Amino acid sequence: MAPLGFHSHDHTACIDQTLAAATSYCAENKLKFTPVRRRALEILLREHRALAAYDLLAHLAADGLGSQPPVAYRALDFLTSTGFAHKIERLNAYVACSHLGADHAPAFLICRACKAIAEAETDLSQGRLDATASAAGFQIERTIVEVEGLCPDCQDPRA
Amino acid sequence: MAPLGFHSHDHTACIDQTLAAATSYCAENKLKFTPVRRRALEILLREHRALAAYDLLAHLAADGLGSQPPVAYRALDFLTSTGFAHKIERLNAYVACSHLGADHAPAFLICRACKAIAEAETDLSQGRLDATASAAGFQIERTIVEVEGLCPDCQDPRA
DNA sequence: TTGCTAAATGTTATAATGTAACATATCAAG
DNA sequence: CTTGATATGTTACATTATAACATTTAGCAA
Repeated sequence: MAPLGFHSHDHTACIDQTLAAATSYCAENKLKFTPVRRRALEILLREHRALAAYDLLAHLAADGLGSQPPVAYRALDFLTSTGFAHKIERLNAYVACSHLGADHAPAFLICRACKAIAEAETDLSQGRLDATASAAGFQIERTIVEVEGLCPDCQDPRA
Repeated sequence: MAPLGFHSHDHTACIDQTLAAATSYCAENKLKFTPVRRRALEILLREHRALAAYDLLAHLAADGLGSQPPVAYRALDFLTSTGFAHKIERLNAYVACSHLGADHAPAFLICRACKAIAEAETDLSQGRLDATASAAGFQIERTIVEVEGLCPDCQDPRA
């Protein structure tokens, strides 16, 4: 199973790069990249799949970094508010961002069989949706796009 | 607050029409539109907003139609599987379908202030997303689109 | 009619997800 | 070095959801 994106690649480098990018982003924006927050991001990156809050908490606890739910939820609040991670609403689970730095309008491909996640960019051409919203006087702040289906590995009739 | 769609209209007629449409759909498809299921849909239609499962359950219980969670969740499973209702993932809440009968690819506008919901149709021109998915070998089954923002009534700086 | 089967409902118990509220610690600015 | 703001620790609880099994109901076949 290749959870984030449906293909393999160099984990270690991608983790290091992302942590470095997050570190400088925090420095530039006077945000505190505390041990709990950094470790939470590291865990999401290493696991490389959507983790439930309590799964993350278990990892944090194993590392001696807080054992009560609010610790995990606060770390996740921080990571999602900075864009370092995203919540997958369909799964009530959280995943590290795969395009850290890029301007964010992510769409997620969710395999219903193995729960693997791929992060794509939405074409901002929500065209007609934007139009509908404006017509209704609705002011869009954020668009959630989550696509359910089968990843390549789970389409195989045998498997 | 005008929860479903951001404008008023004739509730009673819309409820009756939808119930009638649901009734014939079930007849045509040999589905059982049992009292609990019908009442659940009626409640969602009358409330005309997204209801949490336990809110629905409270209404059902008040009507003497089951007081334990599985009753509500089963009714909701039925309503969502027939398309009579939709789950709003962002809110963990359920709303009656406003376009019963139409082929479904709904998008929801969710007011973050008052939680009002409007149901729009997605332009099937997910164009680039479809392309991305195919390129990744991902087989799309369903697309969730939920837009967060402010409805007309909640944009007023005073309010 | 009777009994069989499949589906729906009733019920108990518990799992999974998320937050309020308050105490304590840390750290940067004055 | 103290003060104020932010982050963390901790307890307790609220909300959302499901597993598992018993019972009832509706349609169908003998």
